[in-house]
Amino acid sequence: MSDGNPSRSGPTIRDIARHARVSAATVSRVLNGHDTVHPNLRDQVLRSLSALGYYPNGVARSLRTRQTQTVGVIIPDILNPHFAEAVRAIQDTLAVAGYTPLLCNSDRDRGREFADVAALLARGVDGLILASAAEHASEIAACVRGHRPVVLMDRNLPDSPFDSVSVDCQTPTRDAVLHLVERGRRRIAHLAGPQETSTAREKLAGYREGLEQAGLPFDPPLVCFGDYTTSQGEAASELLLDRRPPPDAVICANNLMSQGLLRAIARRGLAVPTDVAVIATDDVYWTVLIDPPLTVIAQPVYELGQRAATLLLDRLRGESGPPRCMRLQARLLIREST
Amino acid sequence: MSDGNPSRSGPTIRDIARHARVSAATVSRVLNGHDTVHPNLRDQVLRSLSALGYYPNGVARSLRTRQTQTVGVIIPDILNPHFAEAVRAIQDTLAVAGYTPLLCNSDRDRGREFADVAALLARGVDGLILASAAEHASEIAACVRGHRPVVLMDRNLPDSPFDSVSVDCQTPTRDAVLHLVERGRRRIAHLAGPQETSTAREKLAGYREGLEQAGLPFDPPLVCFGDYTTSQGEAASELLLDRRPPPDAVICANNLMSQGLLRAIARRGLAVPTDVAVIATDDVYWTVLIDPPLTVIAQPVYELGQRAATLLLDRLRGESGPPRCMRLQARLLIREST
DNA sequence: CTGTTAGCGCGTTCAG
DNA sequence: CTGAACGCGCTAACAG
Repeated sequence: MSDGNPSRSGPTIRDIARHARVSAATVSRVLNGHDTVHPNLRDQVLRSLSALGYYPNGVARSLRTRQTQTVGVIIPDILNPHFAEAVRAIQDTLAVAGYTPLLCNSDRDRGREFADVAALLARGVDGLILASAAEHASEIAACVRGHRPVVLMDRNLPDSPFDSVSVDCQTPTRDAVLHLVERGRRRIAHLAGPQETSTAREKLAGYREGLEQAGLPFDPPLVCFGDYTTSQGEAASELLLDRRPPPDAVICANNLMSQGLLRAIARRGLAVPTDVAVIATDDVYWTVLIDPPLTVIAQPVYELGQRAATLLLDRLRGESGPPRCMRLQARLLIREST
Repeated sequence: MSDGNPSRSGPTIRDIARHARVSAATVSRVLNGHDTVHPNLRDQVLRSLSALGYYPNGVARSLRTRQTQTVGVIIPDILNPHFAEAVRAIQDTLAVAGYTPLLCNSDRDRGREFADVAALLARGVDGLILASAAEHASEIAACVRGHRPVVLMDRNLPDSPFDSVSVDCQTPTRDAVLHLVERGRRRIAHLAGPQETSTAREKLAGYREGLEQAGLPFDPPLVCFGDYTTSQGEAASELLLDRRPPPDAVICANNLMSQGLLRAIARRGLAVPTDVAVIATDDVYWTVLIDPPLTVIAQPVYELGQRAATLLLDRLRGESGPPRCMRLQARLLIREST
């Protein structure tokens, strides 16, 4: 075996050089649009290039230039349409600059995330976009070697040395409570997310803020926590609906858990909004297929990914300066479930 | 600028060698668990490794070994939950073998797909998994240089020199027609997919097969084509529902178009299944949140991705032999929309 | 404007 | 069992 030839990669730059009777350096120059190569030679090289069907070896180039034109992206789960859309935005945005993402799912496991960061760095990614499971920026800083730029996406961590872009859901969640109160609801429940995540904390804060502004008491049993999955969302919903007296409205912290909530409601034969009003999160298409169409907290998810990618590209272009913390605005979209 | 130092990458293998007073070759050997290095030296090296916080440079290693431990994956669109799930399966399966996918969206554009294949190959991917937009395997063969193994996913191309895994939807689509007929439907429509895609062709074939077996005529106006997107699915559905007399059932070729279909039905105030029965494709969670829950053609999508990855890993492990063509089975899941 | 030289960091011969 | 030397393919110095 030994050096085997796991697929002979086609002609190298030296083959072209020989064929065109020039030096490898000259070929490299025309390849990179460098300097001003004599038109005659340039044409000759170009001809040899297509004659031999050359295409560059990105790995060798990366070793030399110390950049791979790849970006590590870690999200909890691509199956969550929220992240699927953000990822699509990242891909679209990076692509125009010639970068490609390397995608990892952490399933909200810090250990896996840090292991993935290490693996990504070893693969030589030029930067990182993280929808991190970490609670503190310091945990991330600790495992990012080599001064690679990092952008936090969909997370808002205090004292972070990294650029970040996140969505303000606190305000619309507060508005959601106020809206519900206006509709005559008094026992408003919150199907909350995992509190290690900043987005989940902000929604809970918005919920409490709304109650306070409405002069309603904060009733702990009316808050149940899920881990942002459908199944746990359903389980937590059961708990909520078991309260006596039962809630007359539920505000849900993410789109997967909304699915579980609706399932639990349907199983009990409860009517929306008559028995219980529902406010979901993320303006996913199916929320409008449901009867009644769901009132939702709509987040600009595509823009979230787009901004994250842009922030990172700026750093990759060498931009320096203090970390930038960008906030996008979610808004309450009132439909018929309230 | 020039050679700048886009992040000094930390210690190299030679730094470790110096620190441990051995040669780089020896360090390389312990790193790769090679041969039998003298225990004393080995320990010494190990100590230096952690003392200096060494981690290997994957790019350099790749240049040397000619493998990057990456796999190119091209799908139409990650926003389609069908592909999101397949991708998740691919990631999970590749990860245990130390491979990472490089993901591209083609949006069903052959030109983009082929450009992406070239870019992926230039980046040195060890293999490719394609949910290709190509109609013939030869188009793909033409743009895959360097004998890299390719697996076709969710596509069934005749005379293909590549391994492939796809789902038989023809049988369950035929069954769907039969089921509908049994329920008393006679004007059964098909919201079909783009016929350049094998999956769409198979579903149409199943539809016609069912009609034939039921002794029903094939009525061309009862077939409308969409491009697998929600919006075109809605537009094509409008056409279908405008037929006179109108269809009393619709079989839809993918999950995104199902969304459009339901939207069109709702807009006209039609009742499901009373006015029109509906059979969707893919057992996505929301199909069960709808009232009534949707009868669907359920595909083993996770397994689809898993098999594709496994097929590729086998080739990467050096397995030779003729192309393997694997078929998975979809099944009709009868719920209440029929 | 062009060719020569010298590595990037690593794995693997080949001597010893 | 170990070290010296070489080269993967490419780019960037430096001369000419």
